[in-house]
Amino acid sequence: MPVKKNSTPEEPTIKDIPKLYNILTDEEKEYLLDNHSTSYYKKNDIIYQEGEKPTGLLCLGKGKVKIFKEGVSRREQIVRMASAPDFIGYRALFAEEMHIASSEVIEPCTIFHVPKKVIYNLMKTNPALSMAFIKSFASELGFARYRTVTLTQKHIRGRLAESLCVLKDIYGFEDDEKTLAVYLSREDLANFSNMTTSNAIRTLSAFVNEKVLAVNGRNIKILDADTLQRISRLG
Amino acid sequence: MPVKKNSTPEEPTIKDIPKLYNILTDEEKEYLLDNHSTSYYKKNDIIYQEGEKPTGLLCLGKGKVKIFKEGVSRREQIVRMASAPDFIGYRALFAEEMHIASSEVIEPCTIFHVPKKVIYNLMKTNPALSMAFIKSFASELGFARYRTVTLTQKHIRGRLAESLCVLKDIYGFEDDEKTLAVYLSREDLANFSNMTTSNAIRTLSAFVNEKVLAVNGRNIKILDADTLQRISRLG
DNA sequence: ATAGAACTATGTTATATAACATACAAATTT
DNA sequence: AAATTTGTATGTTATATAACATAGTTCTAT
Repeated sequence: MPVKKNSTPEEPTIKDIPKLYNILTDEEKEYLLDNHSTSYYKKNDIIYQEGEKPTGLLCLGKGKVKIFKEGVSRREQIVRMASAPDFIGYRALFAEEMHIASSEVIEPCTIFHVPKKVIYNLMKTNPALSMAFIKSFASELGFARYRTVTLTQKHIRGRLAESLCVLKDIYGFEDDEKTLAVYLSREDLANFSNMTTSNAIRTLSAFVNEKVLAVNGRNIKILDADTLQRISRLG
Repeated sequence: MPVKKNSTPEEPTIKDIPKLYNILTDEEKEYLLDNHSTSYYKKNDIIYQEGEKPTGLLCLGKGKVKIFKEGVSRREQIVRMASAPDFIGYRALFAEEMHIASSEVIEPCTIFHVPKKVIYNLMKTNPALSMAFIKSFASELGFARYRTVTLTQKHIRGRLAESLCVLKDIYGFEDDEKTLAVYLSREDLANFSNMTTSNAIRTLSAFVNEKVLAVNGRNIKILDADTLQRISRLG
């Protein structure tokens, strides 16, 4: 369960969500600052679950989360990997539906909760805020459709290569500019790439043999980004 | 290519797009009426193509269209089936991107084109309009994610059954309350269900043998909707 | 420190479905 | 009306990948 405490100096605040905060007038900023709460989650915490009702807008100030749906015979499909400063759980909020996916912490998170009423009020007075959400949704929908096609049509190698490229785009690299800055189990990697854990492990090994990757436990080094891109592109 | 002509009495007008028109003030309605154009498309016309730049909001006043992406080795994946009075092509418009999918006419269409500038002006003055688009996007994103999971995880029978159920929800039935009110080739049905044409034909035949469907050319009668639902659910 | 659990690795088998082939029917063009 | 193309139907074969099995490794908790 999340721990609530006052933010410490080195911790992010809601001011660090530019696509929300920077758009607001001074008056609106004050309203937002007075009307949100901050929660802290640790690894493996569930932020929300499929079937629950959203209560407000969640902003990921810090940390990494996976968003997944349960499919046929409880097989998990990761539909999104989020990083700060992303919004999460906002699809269900604005669709006025229950959550259709669950959200679990990959790396310790700081999350700002803006009550539904508050975010709706802000949107009423600030058209730029609505436009920002529209743009967010439009981009995510584009990505979702792209993934639908690639996950259904590409072969295993192409799917895994693509997932690694996507993870690179979302989280980037560690200081060495090669190691993926996200620490995922083989199972998560498989669930993000629509394959079994065995096949994720096997294909990862193949990429290592081909000198495209180097693997050390859960740390994945991309040695040959061009080849990885090419494997992804060809399917 | 589309033919432009004045609308005739029996033809729909932009007033028949409630989620756009009904939201507006009288002044805004007049502005919209003065600043849109109407086009007519016939079967197999391309409305827009992957890679093109959107110029405005398209409202489907009448007709049926498929929206599809080219995947690996030009294999076509239908990502959406639209019916009047849906918006189309609005994802790319609001994301400020090129179209990532193409749109082709299934049944003759009447389409209203609202220039980008005009719809943006309306959204600036009318927060409810922005909210309507946000809701549309949120629903579509939910559907896209649901389909990603089912198209990747369900088996052929489940995928086809689900597609038929989805088509029923979108287009409904003919007067007999059994025949699907959309006339698709086996190939389109396959491209909507992530399978080869052969397998769509084969599986359709199986459903006919099982008395779940009756097929007469491209007309598909759903004889046992419950069983079809069950096949879809079980995957 | 040790036991148990969870994760990673790799080989083998089974199977769903794509790919291919052929034939017939319906629509379209000449 | 004949010829050509396009769509539908069904059988056969090939293959990608899931399912299963086994074992080693790393993490976690008592």
